[in-house]
Amino acid sequence: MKKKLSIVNIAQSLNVSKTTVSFILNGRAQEKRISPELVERVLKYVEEVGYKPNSLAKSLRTGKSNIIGLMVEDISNPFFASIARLIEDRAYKNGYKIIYCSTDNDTLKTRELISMFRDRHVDGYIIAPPEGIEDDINSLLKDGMPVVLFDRHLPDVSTDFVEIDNLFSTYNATKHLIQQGYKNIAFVTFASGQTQMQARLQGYYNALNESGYKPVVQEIVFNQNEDLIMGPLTTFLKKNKNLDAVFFGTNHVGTCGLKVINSLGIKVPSDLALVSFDDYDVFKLFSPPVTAIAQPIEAIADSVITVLLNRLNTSSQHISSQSIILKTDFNIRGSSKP
Amino acid sequence: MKKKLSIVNIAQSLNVSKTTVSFILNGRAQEKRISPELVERVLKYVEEVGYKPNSLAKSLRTGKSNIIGLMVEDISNPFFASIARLIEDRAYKNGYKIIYCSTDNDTLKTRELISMFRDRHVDGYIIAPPEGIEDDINSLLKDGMPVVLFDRHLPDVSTDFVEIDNLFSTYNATKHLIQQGYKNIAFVTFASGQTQMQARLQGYYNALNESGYKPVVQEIVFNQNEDLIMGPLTTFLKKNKNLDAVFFGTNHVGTCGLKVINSLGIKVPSDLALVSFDDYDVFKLFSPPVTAIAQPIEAIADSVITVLLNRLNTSSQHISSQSIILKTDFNIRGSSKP
DNA sequence: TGCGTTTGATAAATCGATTTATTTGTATAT
DNA sequence: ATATACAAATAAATCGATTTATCAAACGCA
Repeated sequence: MKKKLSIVNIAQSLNVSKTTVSFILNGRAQEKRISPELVERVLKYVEEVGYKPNSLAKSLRTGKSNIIGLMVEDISNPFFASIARLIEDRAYKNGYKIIYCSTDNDTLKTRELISMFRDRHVDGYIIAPPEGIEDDINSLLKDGMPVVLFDRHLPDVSTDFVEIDNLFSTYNATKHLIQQGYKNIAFVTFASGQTQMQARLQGYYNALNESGYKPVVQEIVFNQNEDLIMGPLTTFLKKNKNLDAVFFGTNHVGTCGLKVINSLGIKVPSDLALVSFDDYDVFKLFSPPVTAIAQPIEAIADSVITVLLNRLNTSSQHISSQSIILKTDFNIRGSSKP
Repeated sequence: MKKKLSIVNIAQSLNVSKTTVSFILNGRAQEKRISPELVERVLKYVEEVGYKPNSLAKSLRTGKSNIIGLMVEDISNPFFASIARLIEDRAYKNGYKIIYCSTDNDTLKTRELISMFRDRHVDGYIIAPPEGIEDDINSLLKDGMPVVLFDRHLPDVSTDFVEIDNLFSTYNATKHLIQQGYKNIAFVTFASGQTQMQARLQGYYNALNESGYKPVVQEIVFNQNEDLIMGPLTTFLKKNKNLDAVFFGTNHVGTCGLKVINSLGIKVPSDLALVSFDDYDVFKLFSPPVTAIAQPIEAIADSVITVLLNRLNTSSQHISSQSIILKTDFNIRGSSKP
């Protein structure tokens, strides 16, 4: 177990001071008027022995960690996993590492995680925030930390965020169902005050109101455990036999819904038409045909990391926060009027 | 932007030395014979002002970071995402954070990432290793770093690993197809020398050899880009019209395969029976019925983190490396003999 | 009384870098 | 000839903790 070499070792081997070595390695040789020959000599030796500065010591001194904290709802959810993956790539390319974690939409857990990240001196935060976390995030902002929210935002927090046009997406999709002739359209969603869920619900309401149909909304309590989602869903579908279409508000509800529908032997779309938020790969291919609203995953990830890197690189404390709203795609499948 | 308070501030406020504070906070008060009253006073104040030690400084001094580096093949692959999620939970519960990244099975990228992790002074490594990374991992081990491999192992690296019984799994599944009366069974896999892929292939060969049928193997070059997988697959299926069953060696190949089969209008299982490694949620529910080998995700994650935590907590340098081999489940669906 | 031992706490060294302040020698200007 | 500026490099301070070595007071015992 060889001991790693430090800047002192390098300095001694070359008979120069560590200050000089540090300046050279940080590209401040010009500015500090260090002779080109010495620069050459130091760089050559460093390369030769493969010396790498201890980043902990560096971070301790400079206060920067080159780490971005990424908090998603659940990393095993394909939507968040894909976004995390894309963000990861871009971050690495820009010299940043990612520490990630899943919040489970749990305020307390999220609070602990934020404190953990803070403790770890991450340089910036990317968060899909649960409700109730406003104060913690505002406190981050007050301390000058860059924070970018995505998937949803917090009305009481003034910082950058990236979202999709939720209201229009569901409005548009519901409108489409109505045009197809469906009349009893239910909306199944998580019971949540999160902005994106509220907007989706509102879009559905708006569309139904315009046509005078009666809205039927079923709210499910968010839970990782799928059984606790499928139970209420089964009850709901059994009770409301008159439905001819169901709109699932999130991919998690959507997949659980599909399972329930399958187990109840309901035929899609002849018995019931389906629309789901988020497009799964498999939706594209197999029966039952699920019409889906596809989020522009690459664009979301790209916007998020771009905004954050911007904040990190320029000391743009003064720039007011920006909101980015992206468009979704509407993928229609199995559209046979009942 | 208030400045965080340090141990010096605490010490000054209380009129004691920072040494004392440090000892108390690290639970060495007894050992260092610090009076209970003082311990009480310090702890109370620390709690009151919410002081938290700077973990960077701590790491710099102690050499431990309480971070585990997790390297999967691709975090957006549901199999790896789920495992990462479970490992994350267990790690957090034990006071460890996770830094993760995707290797893409790319040796060079992995090498860079390992060096990045090392640079970051992670305490332990969990890796689904690509081929060609043996030297780098051996170098880690030589430096006394705990490394746990999973999903596959490296024959030339002597360290802990967690795997499933790949050979038996494919042998068993192939055997099942044969018993169902299928005779022309193809095996589609990634071109890879990785242990798990070789074992899966071998299991298939063994089963076919026993029954005297001719093996048909199609190797695809690993790639993130699905089009580059679907292309060759399409060609393959078009050429081999006589097949009555196809065995997909990984979930990635499996989902791509399903797409191809769908686009070619092949009926499952009447035209072609399918078996895939890894069980997707959706497989359980919808046509076409895909028989699948389900990996015990929880058990894998649990074993991995348990083994690693063990190494981290006990200075068990002397304990020889252990190999954990887990069983899979075989989920049969749509089994109608042709 | 005087010497060794235990108690309870602290001063100083250390981890490995960055950054600020200082030094030394040389060239230019007055 | 002396002050001034500049070039080139370095010594020392710093980041915030842990750990080692040290110290002062009290205690025990001959």
